[in-house]
Amino acid sequence: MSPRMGLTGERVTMAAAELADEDGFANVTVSALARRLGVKDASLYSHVRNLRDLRVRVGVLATEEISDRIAPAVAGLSGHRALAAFATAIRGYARDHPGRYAATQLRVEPEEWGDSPGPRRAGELTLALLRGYDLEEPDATDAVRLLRSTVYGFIDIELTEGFAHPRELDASWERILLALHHTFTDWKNHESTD
Amino acid sequence: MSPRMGLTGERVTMAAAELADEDGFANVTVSALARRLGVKDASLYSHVRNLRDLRVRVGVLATEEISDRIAPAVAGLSGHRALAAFATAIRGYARDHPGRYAATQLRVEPEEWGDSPGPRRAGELTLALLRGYDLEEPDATDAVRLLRSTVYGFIDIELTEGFAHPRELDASWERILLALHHTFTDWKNHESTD
DNA sequence: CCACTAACCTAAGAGCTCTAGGTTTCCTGG
DNA sequence: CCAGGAAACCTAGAGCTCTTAGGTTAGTGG
Repeated sequence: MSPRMGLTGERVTMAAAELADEDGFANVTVSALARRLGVKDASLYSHVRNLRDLRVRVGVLATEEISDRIAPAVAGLSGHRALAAFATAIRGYARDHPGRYAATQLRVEPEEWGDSPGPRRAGELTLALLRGYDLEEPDATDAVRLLRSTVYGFIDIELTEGFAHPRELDASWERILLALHHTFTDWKNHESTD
Repeated sequence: MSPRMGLTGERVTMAAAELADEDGFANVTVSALARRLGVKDASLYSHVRNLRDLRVRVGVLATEEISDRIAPAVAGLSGHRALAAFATAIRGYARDHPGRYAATQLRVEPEEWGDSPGPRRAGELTLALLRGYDLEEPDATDAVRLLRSTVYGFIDIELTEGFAHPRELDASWERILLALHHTFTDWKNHESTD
C-alpha cells in the first residue's frame, strides 16, 4: 500500500517461508511471492538471484531453525533420551513448518549456503549425538546414515500421508526410535551374522 | 517422421519414463515429451489427461516394475537374505531408473491407479517379507514403517548425493540392512527400555 | 468406397521466469 | 536544507510452459 514497503533479502526470504508453509513448497514461485507482497515480479529480482536462489534461501533458513530447536532439546540428555529429543525436534519442526522442511531436501552446494553456518551446524549436532554411542569409524558414518535415512524417510512419508494403516503414528515413531537406540547400542555385537 | 506414428497411452507413458531417467523426473513435461516424440504439445492431450496424469502414469509403471523385481529376488529366501534381496532389488531399480523411481514418490490416490495392481502388490510383498519375522500387530505395522522409512530415506539421499563422507555407500547399505534385520529379529525383547 | 474413430494439427489464452532499462523514494553529507 | 546516489520499485517484453477449442487427415470395418 505504501509507495515503498522496504523489502530486503531477509524479508523476502521470510515471506517465501510463510508461503511455503501455507501453500506447499512447490508453490513457492516468484510470481506467487510477488502477489503476496503486493509487488511486481521483476521487483523481487533485486533481492534474489532467481527462483532457485529463492528456494535455497528457504532451505537454509529452515536448516538454521531446525538446529536452533535441536540444540536446546538435547542439552543435558544422553542415550535414548537424547536420540528421542533430537529426532522429535526435527519431526516437530516438520509438522509446524512443512513447507520450510520440504525446502530442506533441496541438494544445495556449500557455496550456495551464503554466510549461513546452518547446514554445518546440523551435521555437527548429529555427530555429537552419535558420539554418545561410542562408535568408531567407519561405524559412526554408517550410523549417521541410518539415522538420517530413518528420520528423513519417516517424516517425509508422514508428511505426504503415505502411511495407510490407522495405527497411531506417534506410537510407531516411539517404537522406531527405540529400535534405532538399540541398534546403536549393540552396533559392535552385530558385526557379522546371518 | 511418418504422418502418423501411432501414439497410444502406453507408448506415451513409456516415452515419459525414458525421458524421466535421462533428464530427471522434474523435466518430465508435456512440451519436452512432445519434442522427444516429434509431435505438437496439444497432441499428447488425446492420450493423457494433463501433466499430473502423465507423471502419475510413470509412477504407477515404476511401482509395477519394482514389484516385478522384488518377487523373483526374494523367492525361496528368508530372514536376513530375504530382507537384503528385497531392499537391494528396490535400490537396484532406483539406480537403473532414477527418474522412474522418483515418480514413485508421488502421492497417488487409489482411484488414480487406473486398473494397475502395482501399488497393492508392492504392499503385499512388504507384508510377506515381514511375516518371516513373526511379528504380531501392531508390531508388524511399525516394522513395515521402519523398513519403508529406512530404505526410502537411504535411496533418496543416495540419489541426491547428500552423503558427504567418502566411505563406500555399499558398505553402509549392508550394515544398515543388518541392523534392520537384528531389529526385526529382536523386536519383542526391546519392548521397553531406557 | 464410405463413414467413423482416433491421431494429429493450428490457434490462442493464461501463467511462469527473467532481462533491460527507466523512475521514484529515501538517506546521507556537505 | 538540499544535492546526489543507492536502492526499491516499475514497465515492457521475450520465451517457455500448460491447457482448451476446434479443425484436418489417416487408417479401419462394413
